[in-house]
Amino acid sequence: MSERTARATRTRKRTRIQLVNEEKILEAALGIFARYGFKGAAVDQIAAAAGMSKPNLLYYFRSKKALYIAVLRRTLEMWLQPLEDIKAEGDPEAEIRAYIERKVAFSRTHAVESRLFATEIIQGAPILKQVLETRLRELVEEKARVIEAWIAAGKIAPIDPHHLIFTIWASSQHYADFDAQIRALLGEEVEDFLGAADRTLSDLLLKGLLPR
Amino acid sequence: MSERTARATRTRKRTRIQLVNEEKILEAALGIFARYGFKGAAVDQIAAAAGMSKPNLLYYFRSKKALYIAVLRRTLEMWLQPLEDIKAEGDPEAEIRAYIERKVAFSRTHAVESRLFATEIIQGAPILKQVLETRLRELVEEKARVIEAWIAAGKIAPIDPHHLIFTIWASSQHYADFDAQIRALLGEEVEDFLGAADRTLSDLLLKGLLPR
DNA sequence: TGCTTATTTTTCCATTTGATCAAAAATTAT
DNA sequence: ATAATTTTTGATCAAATGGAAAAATAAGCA
Repeated sequence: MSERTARATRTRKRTRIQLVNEEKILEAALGIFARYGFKGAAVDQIAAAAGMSKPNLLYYFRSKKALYIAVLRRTLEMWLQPLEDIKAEGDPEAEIRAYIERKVAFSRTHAVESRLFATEIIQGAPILKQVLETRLRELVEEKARVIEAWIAAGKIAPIDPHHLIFTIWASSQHYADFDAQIRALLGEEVEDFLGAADRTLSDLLLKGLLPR
Repeated sequence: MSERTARATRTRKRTRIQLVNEEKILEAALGIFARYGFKGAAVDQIAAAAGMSKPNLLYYFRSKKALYIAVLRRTLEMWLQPLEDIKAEGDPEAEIRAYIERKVAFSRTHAVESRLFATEIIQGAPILKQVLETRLRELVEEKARVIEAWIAAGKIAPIDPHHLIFTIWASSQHYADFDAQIRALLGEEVEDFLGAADRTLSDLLLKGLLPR
């Protein structure tokens, strides 16, 4: 007996309605989870934001946790992409500048995803911990070696690659996560400010980074 | 008729027990709110962490929200202090270096407070918004002018002071807020890494900041 | 068209949650 | 010690919550 419902784990073929609804749910869940965290979010609330009833939402995702994991999975992929794109063969300055640009762009175009990621980490990364310890860790090690090589070649000033990576994460992420604070502090001028963010930031970091 | 209970708004004089219990509650609440946010935290949970019953906790703080505000108020004061301590008369490089040092130190010795602050901001700063728009805003403007003056005097390279301040906030805060991620990535070596954080960070930022 | 499967709604339930209150226990003051 | 006050607890409530079951409806396809 195929015990299968719409949100089948190993779907045979997704209905059009399924695709549409799952997308609506994921989008709504993203916003609610980002703002309230896993515990603080209510399924009912997410369902309302997605324009459907709670039982109907639970028809597509068997539980609140399953939904959370689904949202988080997508977010992680997007979060990882910019780092993966760093190329060892490229020009160090250009690569780093482009990386900063990508991260800042992500913070601006996917501010909600950024905040969801931050919320998960702040709460101790209960779901993501494992992926962080394996996949992300290897990825970071790989890129750290690339940076080491650049340093060894005298292309950039010596610095602990991890510190460099974390500082880029931190400062780009800040534009999304602390958006409310930035807006409170800058008022109307926010948009201009954010528009210049990636330039100013990479200038600041790169000046400290280029060999003298 | 003095309708007054222990947690009187305009306390006559605090009992020893009051002092002790309020402190225990605030400390417990800090941890829970930081991890789960306002909505996600349960009064019961906080009471348990503080070693008392829920009704007893509510005897000291009339509501969950009142408790949240009390915790947040203390946290804000601590968070603000390092910035207030920047002195216009000091040597720019030393002042900035010392500021970074204070912020990183805060992240390390008060990681939980740091995370609570971050959680509140990520959630849109529902409670802090007003203070941010007034008090913090003025404070930041004041210090931004100090930095402008340093730039005008040729003491440091030209940079938008707000960007500089935000970058320092972001990168220092990161050590507390993303602690779980850093640990997942570095494993055992975390402590060494964090120990060198303030040096590495201020070196990186200051190299980009000093006039050439 | 009829049959099967997918989707949605209605109803319900067991827990959890924030909060209140009266009474009991403990502490302090007289 | 006795009285007054403060602290703590146990019982209780109404609302919110995650989730299940069943019944009703809509699609998709032979």
